[in-house]
Amino acid sequence: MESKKLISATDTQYSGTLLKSLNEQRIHGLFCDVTIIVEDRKFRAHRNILSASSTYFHQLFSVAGQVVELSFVRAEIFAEILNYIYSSKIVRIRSDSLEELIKSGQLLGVKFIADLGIPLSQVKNISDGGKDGSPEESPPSSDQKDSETQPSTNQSAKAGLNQEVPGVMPVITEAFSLYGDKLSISKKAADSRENISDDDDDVIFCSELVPPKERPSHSAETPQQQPTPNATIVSDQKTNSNNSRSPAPTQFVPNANPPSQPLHKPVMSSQKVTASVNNLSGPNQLQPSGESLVPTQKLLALNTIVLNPHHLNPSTHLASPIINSSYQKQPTVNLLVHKQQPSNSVIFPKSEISLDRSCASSTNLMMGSVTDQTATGAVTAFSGSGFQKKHVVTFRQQSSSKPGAFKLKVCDVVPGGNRDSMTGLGSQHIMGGKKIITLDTASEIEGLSTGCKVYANIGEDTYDIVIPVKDDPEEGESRLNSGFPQTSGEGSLNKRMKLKHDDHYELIVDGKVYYICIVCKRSYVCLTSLRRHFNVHSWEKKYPCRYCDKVFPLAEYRTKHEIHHTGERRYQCLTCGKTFINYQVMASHIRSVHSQDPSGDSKLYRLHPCRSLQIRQYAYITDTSTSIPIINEDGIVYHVDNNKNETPVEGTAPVPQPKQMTWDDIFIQQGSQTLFKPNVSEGSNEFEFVIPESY
DNA sequence: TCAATTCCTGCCAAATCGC
DNA sequence: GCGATTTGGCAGGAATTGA
Repeated sequence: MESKKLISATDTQYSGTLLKSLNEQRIHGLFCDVTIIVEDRKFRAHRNILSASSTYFHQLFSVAGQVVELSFVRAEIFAEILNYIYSSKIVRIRSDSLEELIKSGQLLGVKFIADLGIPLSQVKNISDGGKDGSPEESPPSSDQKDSETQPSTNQSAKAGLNQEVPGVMPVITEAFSLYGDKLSISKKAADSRENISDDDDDVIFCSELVPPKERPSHSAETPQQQPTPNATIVSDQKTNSNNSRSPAPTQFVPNANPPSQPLHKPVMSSQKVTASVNNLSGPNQLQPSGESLVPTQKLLALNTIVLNPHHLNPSTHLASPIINSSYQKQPTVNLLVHKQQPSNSVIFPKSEISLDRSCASSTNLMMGSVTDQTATGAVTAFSGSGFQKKHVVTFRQQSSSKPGAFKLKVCDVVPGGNRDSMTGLGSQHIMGGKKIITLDTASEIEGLSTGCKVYANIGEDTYDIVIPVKDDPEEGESRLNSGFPQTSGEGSLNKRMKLKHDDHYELIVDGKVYYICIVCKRSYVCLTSLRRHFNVHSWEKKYPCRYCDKVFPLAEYRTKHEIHHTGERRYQCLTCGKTFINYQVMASHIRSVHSQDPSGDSKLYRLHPCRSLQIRQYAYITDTSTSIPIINEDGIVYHVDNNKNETPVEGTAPVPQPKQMTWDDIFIQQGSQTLFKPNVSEGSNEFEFVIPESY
């Protein structure tokens, strides 16, 4: 009987090829299912890749939607990290950015980058090519280069084990191979960073795959890993550990929940702010107690977004993202923090402070229950004339040593840590398919959201909250987010996200309806204003500038920004004939030069029609489309689509509907003379708008 | 301190949608 | 065709930024 052989084959190039293919897909925006917004840059990527490479993203994507905004990392640094994730390489990063890169890697839970601190000293030894002999002077052999660009081959790592010839040869350890290179801030270097898919051998760091069981536990034991003043981020992770950089014992233990102790969980609290850019570059960023300041109003709504019981790990006070589009619509989880923490807890002091920052004004004006005594901003309550408009509370935490300060009393309304008991706080009844709850204390209107109507002024400190019950399909779904008993599964959550009224709740005061954004608690008289505003959180629509890579959440912002590119001056002072780029400049001119009020009855200015832009085209990009505008060398605006390589965005033939926009459309030709021309004389990249005489 | 810039929101008209 | 809805421009106040 003839024996049959079993044949096995291993494609040793597969992993590298796969990674390269994924990177190419990312570069072209193919199949990208998540958008990460960092500063004003937008990065498209694949959730699977990010979650596999980053414990932070792994946790984050379990709850986040399609758009995530990171506030604790600079765009430039994140681009490097993203490039590493998709290429296994860090290419020509400036040495003075390395520390920030490492810290960002720690925050994002990208182990290789986070652990770069280990060989950093070695890198520094070889970084000065002039002194120590950089690869420019002693370039690695082609074999070495090959080994670096083939991270999937362990041979090079084995061959390079224990090779340490700082300054002359690359440092190759079991986990890393390192090269130093002279800093050359050239366009080539910048380009190489932008396009790391080119194996141009400018690699200074190159990882080697090390089987986990063989991976040395250097990250915990290497002396270089001792805590540093600005590496206290992990100290919160294990407060009982002397070594703040030591990974949690369970970190490498196989678990049903793989990143059971990720470096950085997406815990939404103000702690995230401590990992912001400023803090990344300075010492003592993250205090063990989680003390932090929230410096900008852009971070207003942070805490209302991500807190999740699943993430309530008191030991993880780490950077948190601004999550848009989906998960942020769960402000109720804030209350779960209070529920699960002792009232005098010092573990989550800032979760409450964040709450204050984001909603102190609205909560105050609604409930008058804010106990914050140190908020310095003007928090105005209702007035007879209407609703307060200033939502930003300039909140200064004067005494960071008082973790219990600025608490809202929202926890008071959930006795016994059971949200169900909420209904027992006041009378309730069901009528007309709606449940009405009357509260007689400061309550968690904070936790209310869609479909809920809050009737204030029922009585002193008494409020009626109308909650739609299940009979109302739409509002019943909305109720899932209301902070009241719910049994929503993930499916229903996703369904809820599609709901129309999932972005606000309504506050009725004296019969007048105010629409409250569920994320930041801003109030609006007009629902359309709230809808427009909400895109700031959801980024459901994106408005990319056609001249640069900036993206805006509002069409108007984009338009105003683009006008700065074109330089067109549409506002003209009728007194002196001067033209201005926007209303503010024009009004300022009229006030200061002519001592008149432009908002008065007399018309003091003229607004010319926009010539340089095709405005009002509803040219936004939704998440469902992966369209990314690209202006090619011919000046044609393209967008990359999932199903097509490149398609003219504004409709070249054969699609006649949208109009193709080219630079010729922007730089209107009149004869052979352009109306716009580069403003070279001023050294800017803007353009001078030349108004034709006939205009 | 002040000018420039950016953000914000009520209002409204145009565009689009749905019946 | 018409009303409802969506979209985005405009005004003008306010906040922020930078010199």
